[in-house]
Amino acid sequence: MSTEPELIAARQARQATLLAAGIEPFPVSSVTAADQAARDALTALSKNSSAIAALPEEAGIVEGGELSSLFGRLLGKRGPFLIVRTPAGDLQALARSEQLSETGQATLAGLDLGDHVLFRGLPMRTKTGALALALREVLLLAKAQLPPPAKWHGFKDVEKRYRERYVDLYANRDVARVFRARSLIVSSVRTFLENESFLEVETPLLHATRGGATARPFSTHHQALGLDLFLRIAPELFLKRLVVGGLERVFELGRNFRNEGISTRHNPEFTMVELYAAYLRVDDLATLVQQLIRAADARLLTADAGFADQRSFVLPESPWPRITVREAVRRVARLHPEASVAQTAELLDDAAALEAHFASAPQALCQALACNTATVVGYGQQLMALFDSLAEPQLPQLFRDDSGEHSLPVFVFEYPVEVSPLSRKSSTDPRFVDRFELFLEGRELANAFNELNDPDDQAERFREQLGARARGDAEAMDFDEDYVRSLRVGLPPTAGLGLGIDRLVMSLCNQSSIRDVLLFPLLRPQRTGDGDSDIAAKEMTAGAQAIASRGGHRA
RNA sequence: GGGUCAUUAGCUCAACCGGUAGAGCAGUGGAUUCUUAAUCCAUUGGUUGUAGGUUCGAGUCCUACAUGACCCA
Repeated sequence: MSTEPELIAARQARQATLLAAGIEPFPVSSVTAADQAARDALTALSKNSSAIAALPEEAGIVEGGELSSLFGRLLGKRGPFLIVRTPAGDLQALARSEQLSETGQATLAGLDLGDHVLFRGLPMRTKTGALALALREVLLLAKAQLPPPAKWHGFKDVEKRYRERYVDLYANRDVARVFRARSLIVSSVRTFLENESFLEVETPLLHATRGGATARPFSTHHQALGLDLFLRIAPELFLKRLVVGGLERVFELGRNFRNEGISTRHNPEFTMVELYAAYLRVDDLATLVQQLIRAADARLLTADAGFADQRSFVLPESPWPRITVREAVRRVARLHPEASVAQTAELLDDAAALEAHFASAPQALCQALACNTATVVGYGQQLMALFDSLAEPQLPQLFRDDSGEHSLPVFVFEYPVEVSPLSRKSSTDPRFVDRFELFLEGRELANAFNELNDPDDQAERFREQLGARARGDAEAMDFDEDYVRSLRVGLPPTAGLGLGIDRLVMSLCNQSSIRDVLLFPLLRPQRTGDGDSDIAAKEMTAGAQAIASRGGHRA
């Protein structure tokens, strides 16, 4: 009686017994508004020790008073006590069968761990001074045919937890806590941007061209139009069209899809907020995003201060440090044990010299930087290879708070034009663009730049992307003629920013894996071999099959 | 893409040098009824991820595959 089908059968049998006694195993809800209010009051009472002390013990209960309510999932039986899990915590009821109607007794006898129940009764104090509900009415709200996982050891298997979030969420309390936090953070981002006069918009997820970011897209197909489409990799080009049209401040908070490997920092679908503000500059967005993140964090900590514990970073009110890509590389490269790398620190301002240096010692350099000799061609790529490999991992060490115990967020400015096909070139040095990325704990959180609004320059950048595609860069953009046309209509000077919501939640909630901030991270479908699973696998959507079959081609 | 590790009952985990697969919880039957992982008695439950191989004998050794975790790219 312990295999899964046997566990289900035993509970189905008890269901039948209950039904024979006139008790529905899956009735329509009998929870009333009064029950909802009563449970809230009981929850509040459970946190008020002096009020609990004033409650009567069982013997002193005065019958006839208004009944309180407790409903949720039955998770434990201890002696005569029944433990019920609610979103706000666990509460207990004291069951005395002589206090229950015949139906109540039959219901109580037919309860299994995991069932959803509604208890009504009178608040009382136990001999150990704890709150309990002296049970007077018992209603079964819904039967659970499978038991909860082991109460003490819990539900730990990481893969099973992701596949069975419906168990994970109630069995592991901290899981639900993170997703409540995520909701607060998202809500705070919306509120903040609305207060800054941004308009929330929704643009297409189905794109005919690849653009707005450098990434490999997912492909899909529209039957009626006979049209091949891509799931969007970024909403950027649509949002800027809106700014052309006069919506001066817009943002979109939503899902983007990138056909890339899965890691603790990457999921093929992820959530990002992108915002565009006409007449602002990239420096303004640095200030704005600092305020936005601090507002989200404040909202989170107001609700649950525990998330501030054990953080390795702080989010100070004073302006967060700013550094350029070159300066960050210079600071770290000078100390590098490989002589050819250390030399690059002195050559960063001279494109020709850096390129010559890479050409003179390609093998030693690329080995030290763990980069690909074939793709790291030209000053911009070389500079970014140095930054990604040397400087980026050191940012949390380079910038510490006064105590030295916490890292600081860092804005990194002045990216090379080669890696920024949608950014406006710097007016003072056309090798660079007016752009920053925000790093927290070594993770890239946000990316912002002054938008390129010169249509001829944009057309030229798109042509360069086509060239990169021809050379085999699967992440290069398509030439978006309509977007160039929109720029000819006139995009006002505009700054735009993208902020990764998943990564923000990871940092603020101290979660090291992106899967722990996604309710349903992408996993390969399971093939267990039994009939039901085979059917499920056959019924998988074409999209899911495409994802599953693409596993072998991941970078 | 590469490396390391993991996969044993519904859950959490054992099983020494290759020698009859075990425990706690859950489940089932009973007792008890102010418990905090309730307790006590009895008891069911296994194709050890899959497929091969070595061996008298494989959870254990070998190969491939599947899924996942971590590290590297």
